[in-house]
Amino acid sequence: MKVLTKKTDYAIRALLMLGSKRGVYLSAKTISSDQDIPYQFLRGLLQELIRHDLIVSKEGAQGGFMLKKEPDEIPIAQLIEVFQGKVQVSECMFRKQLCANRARCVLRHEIMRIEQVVNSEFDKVTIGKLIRDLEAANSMTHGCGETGGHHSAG
Amino acid sequence: MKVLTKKTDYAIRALLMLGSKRGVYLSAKTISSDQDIPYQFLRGLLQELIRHDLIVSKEGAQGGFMLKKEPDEIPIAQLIEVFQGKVQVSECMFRKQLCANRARCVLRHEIMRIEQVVNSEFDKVTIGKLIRDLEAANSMTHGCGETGGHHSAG
DNA sequence: ATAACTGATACTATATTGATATCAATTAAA
DNA sequence: TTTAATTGATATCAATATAGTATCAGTTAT
Repeated sequence: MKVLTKKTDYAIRALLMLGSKRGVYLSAKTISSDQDIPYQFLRGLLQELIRHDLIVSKEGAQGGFMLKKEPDEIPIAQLIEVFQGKVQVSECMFRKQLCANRARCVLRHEIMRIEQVVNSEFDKVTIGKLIRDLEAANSMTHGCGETGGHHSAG
Repeated sequence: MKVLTKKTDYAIRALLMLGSKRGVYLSAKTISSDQDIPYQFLRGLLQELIRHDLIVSKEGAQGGFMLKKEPDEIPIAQLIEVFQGKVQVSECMFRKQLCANRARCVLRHEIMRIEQVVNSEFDKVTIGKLIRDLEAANSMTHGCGETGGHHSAG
């Protein structure tokens, strides 16, 4: 079960970059090469972010994209919602034919509780928070990979 | 974002039924009609449950399926793992090229934390727990739908 | 013998995901 | 004013996942 699709993941990384360079337009090309995101794929997803009022763009040479909202006002939950739809149980099946089946009902109850837990967790993590984490990690010599298991580049 | 696929959902309901009728074999036909699950689809998924040691079967007339494990030893998390794969972030991308990109790294950290939260929640909910919830709901006159918003059979 | 079953597998349709390609319009700068 | 760098908007594509159907062989209670 994949929590984040490539699209959501790419979007987060693009927003992280835009959030780190406020006040200037970053081009899709720059973001693409810096973050290793397929160029046209990135462009499509940036358009979606514009439509959802998260970023703005400037056309023409020296154009690009800029955050429209404060990084702290962009929770991961919202990005998941934009690119993968709201977190929900099983395609509304529990919402549709509710009491038809009692088993479906108790399951629904439990799952909706979990749904809330998940959503609240994803709400807590904003682009702003990630940027601060990022800065904290960068100010350390070995800020990466010390979270559980060790690994050696491969 | 769909948390449970049809397959997982059907599996849970089938196991709920098997867990409520211990010691007897229930046929795929019975489960299918009772739970309104497409017959052949159900049969396929029951085979998967056998392969994962959750149920046993008996062939021939009066044959069918029976739980192999205690209902309390079957958490929803396991069923999600069987039918949808382990809950994970973004197809191992954070695990693969770990330190290549610092942004990927902090994101990974946050997401793995959420991953754990989600998994622990799904671990808490077992078939056994659902069956008890089910019985509690059945002993009430209006055991369903009182969880947040009201609805009237639509 | 037969009907009610499971085991195993092949197949189909549709949706989703991940990605590429193309062309028009806009803009900064040579 | 031309040109290169850029976004806007689509169209298309391949791979994979999801959901479901069909078939045939083997097993067993009656």
